[in-house]
Amino acid sequence: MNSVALVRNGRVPGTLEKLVDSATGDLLRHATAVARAGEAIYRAGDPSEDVLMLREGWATQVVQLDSGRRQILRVVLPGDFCSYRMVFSPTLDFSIRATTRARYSRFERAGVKLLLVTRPAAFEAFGSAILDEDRRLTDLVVNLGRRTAKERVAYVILSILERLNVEGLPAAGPIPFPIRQTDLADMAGITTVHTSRLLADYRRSGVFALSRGELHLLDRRALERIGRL
Amino acid sequence: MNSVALVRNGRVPGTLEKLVDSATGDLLRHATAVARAGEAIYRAGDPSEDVLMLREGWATQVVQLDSGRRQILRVVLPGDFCSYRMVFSPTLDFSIRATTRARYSRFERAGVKLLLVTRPAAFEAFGSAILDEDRRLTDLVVNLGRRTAKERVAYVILSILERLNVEGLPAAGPIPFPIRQTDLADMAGITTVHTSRLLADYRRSGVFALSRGELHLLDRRALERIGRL
DNA sequence: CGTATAATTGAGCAGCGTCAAGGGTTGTGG
DNA sequence: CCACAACCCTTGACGCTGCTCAATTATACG
Repeated sequence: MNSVALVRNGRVPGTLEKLVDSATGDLLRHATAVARAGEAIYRAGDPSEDVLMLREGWATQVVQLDSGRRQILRVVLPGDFCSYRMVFSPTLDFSIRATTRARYSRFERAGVKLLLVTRPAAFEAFGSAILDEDRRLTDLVVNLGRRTAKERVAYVILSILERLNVEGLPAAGPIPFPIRQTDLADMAGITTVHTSRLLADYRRSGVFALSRGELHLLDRRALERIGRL
Repeated sequence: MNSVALVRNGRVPGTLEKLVDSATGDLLRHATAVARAGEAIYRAGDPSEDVLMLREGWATQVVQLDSGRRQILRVVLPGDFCSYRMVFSPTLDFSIRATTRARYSRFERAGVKLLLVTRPAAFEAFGSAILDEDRRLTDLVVNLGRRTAKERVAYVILSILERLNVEGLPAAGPIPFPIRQTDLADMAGITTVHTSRLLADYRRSGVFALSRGELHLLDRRALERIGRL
């Protein structure tokens, strides 16, 4: 992991998590909870007293339209706040849904704010996290607005890989990737049917293979050529 | 303008601008400049010592892909920072392009940061502006990912109208709206050709008419039915 | 082991892109 | 003030990308 990638990713892995942990009990009251796969950790519109941080498992930020259409905004990984916006606002207009079984912490909002104001390192780490969340959101806008379905799927895979990279990955072999085709479709803004076809294409052409919660990365170069903005 | 709309819009009109102005000369060194219609106020990737605030005219945040495709992220209106991110980061990955002739101020970054830290009102106004910029970005993601071209165009018009509302609009008659069809297309993620057809439809069906820099709003109810998320 | 959920595959079609040509509008310089 | 260029908008023809509907087979879960 080189420093350019770190800057681009905008956050030093686990920093914010460690800073928060070092303050628990002291500045910060907290509790932990568990959600089963598919359960909502937070529901759009509900006011929450607490700021949530994912500890184990994967989750997604998902917008549900009344027409039944869904759009996933972001994958939430261990060490992430469910959204940094939770620090400033008690309600969000998207839900947080556990993809796998997920363990998460609840911190009281006032304590988190205090931490940010009193510890410069926490403030910095938080600022980076905001900029990262935001940059990824603008990239997603471009991806959805101006690219083909094939490119969009490649981009979505890459953007998750990038974030996993920061955390550290097995050097070779299958990568744990508990994302269903339905989820991929809702990230890339296409239907599950079309997603299935595209994944079959990628498998046949030897770029990557996704199955049973594992990603087999066969030709990263090709994937980046297609997916990179 | 009711308070719900204000909360939803996330910013009190002009607040940040007034706060910044009240500090100029005192805390804050600044200069002003002018860009002609079509000129770049800021170019993606260029480091900028200053934080830019639009004073007169309209501008856009635009991402340019090497393939020639463009995606507009947001319309910048008088009183807006070109992007709040400029306060934290000297470079942006999108450009700011003047849509009309535009006047803007350059504030030194350190001064703006100091203002935010020392004046709670400025901090609050800035926080609201961030949340607003961010919420609109997630709405744009949903709009681009999960809606038809017709809906997308309606949404784009509405989202601009909403922000103009906050500033105050003529009660009736044409609304100044200096957005070309090319720009609309680049916001809605469609081609200019298709945009032209859709606008013709909207004109014929009496929803709204856009021409020569003016928006004639004929049936706002209908527009909201189509465009609202 | 049964049931709900997810993935696959085919057929048909529509929404939107591409290409192309013509007409308006705006701005600039002589 | 006019002429020209550059840009923007409009409209038609055509075809591809990606959606819908539907039926079947895997996979996960209690």
